Amino acid sequence: MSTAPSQTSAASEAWLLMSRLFQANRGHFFAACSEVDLSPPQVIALRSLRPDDPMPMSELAGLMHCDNSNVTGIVDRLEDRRLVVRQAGTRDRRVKYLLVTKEGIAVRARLEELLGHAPEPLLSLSPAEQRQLAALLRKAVGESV
Amino acid sequence: MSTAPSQTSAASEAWLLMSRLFQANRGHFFAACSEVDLSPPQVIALRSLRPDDPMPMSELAGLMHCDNSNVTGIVDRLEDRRLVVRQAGTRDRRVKYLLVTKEGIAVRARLEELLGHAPEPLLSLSPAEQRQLAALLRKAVGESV
DNA sequence: ACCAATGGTTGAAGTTGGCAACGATCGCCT
DNA sequence: AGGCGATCGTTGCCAACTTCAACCATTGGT
Repeated sequence: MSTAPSQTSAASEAWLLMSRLFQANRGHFFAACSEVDLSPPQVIALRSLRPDDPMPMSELAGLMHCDNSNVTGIVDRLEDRRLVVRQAGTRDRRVKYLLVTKEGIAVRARLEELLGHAPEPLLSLSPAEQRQLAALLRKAVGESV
Repeated sequence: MSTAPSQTSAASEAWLLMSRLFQANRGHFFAACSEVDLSPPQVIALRSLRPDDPMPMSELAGLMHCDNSNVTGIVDRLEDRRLVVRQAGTRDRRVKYLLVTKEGIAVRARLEELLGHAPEPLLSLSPAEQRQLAALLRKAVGESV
């Protein structure tokens, strides 16, 4: 009351708490990686690929914030595992589109099962609080991301 | 409205939105890493070390969910940069405690300046909504993490 | 038909990551 | 006191990740 909170302090606190939530959840992520026997970058790549929407290699590189040549190696190994297929574009034959195979879709589903549900701390909130939280985040993040 | 939301759907939606927020913010993280000229694991390690609380190598390995031998290499490079110092324990001479040097503290401060504030979507909420969000997260995460 | 620009690959060098083996140290046990 | 299993950090090995520069194929404009 005596210390007027700066305009950003509540948002910063929320951000810090979310960061802690993620940090605490990283163990689950690594466990999921070894469960499907893929490295973390391979899992991130596979989860980024929508089965119904072929993606150029360079777009994946952008999503993963890394070099094109890096994606080449990661996709090589995903292709060795038959989870992904490269398909040369028709309009522009330089770009190669990434398709998720049937096996890839299955692994994606398994990963979503392992990683898609909320971590325990969020589930400890009452249903009303959960809805309130989701509504706030929806308003903040919305379509912007 | 016709489909009654399952008990966990609101929490899952909140989790998904938080994940998107993190994904969208990863660019800032990499930018901060190159700004201080450290690799992502080095930044994670340095941020994990409280300057006032020396930490054993193995504890850092636990925090980072990786092998002890991995931390050896990361700390080697941090020590080359004079950001961290190893100090053998007195009670148990097997463990080596990690101390943050003055330069390390400065880099940590710079990183906190770059990464500590909330990302733009959270700031778009009104102050009241920010407080509401922080309160919900505080209740969920609390001391558990 | 040239020519700069783009998408993806290759090669080199350094970092990360896990695993097995090792040396040093500790705690316990007799 | 001495011995012995367990623990902490390091080293060596190898696979994967990451960036950078160089390269090839292809594109679009001139």
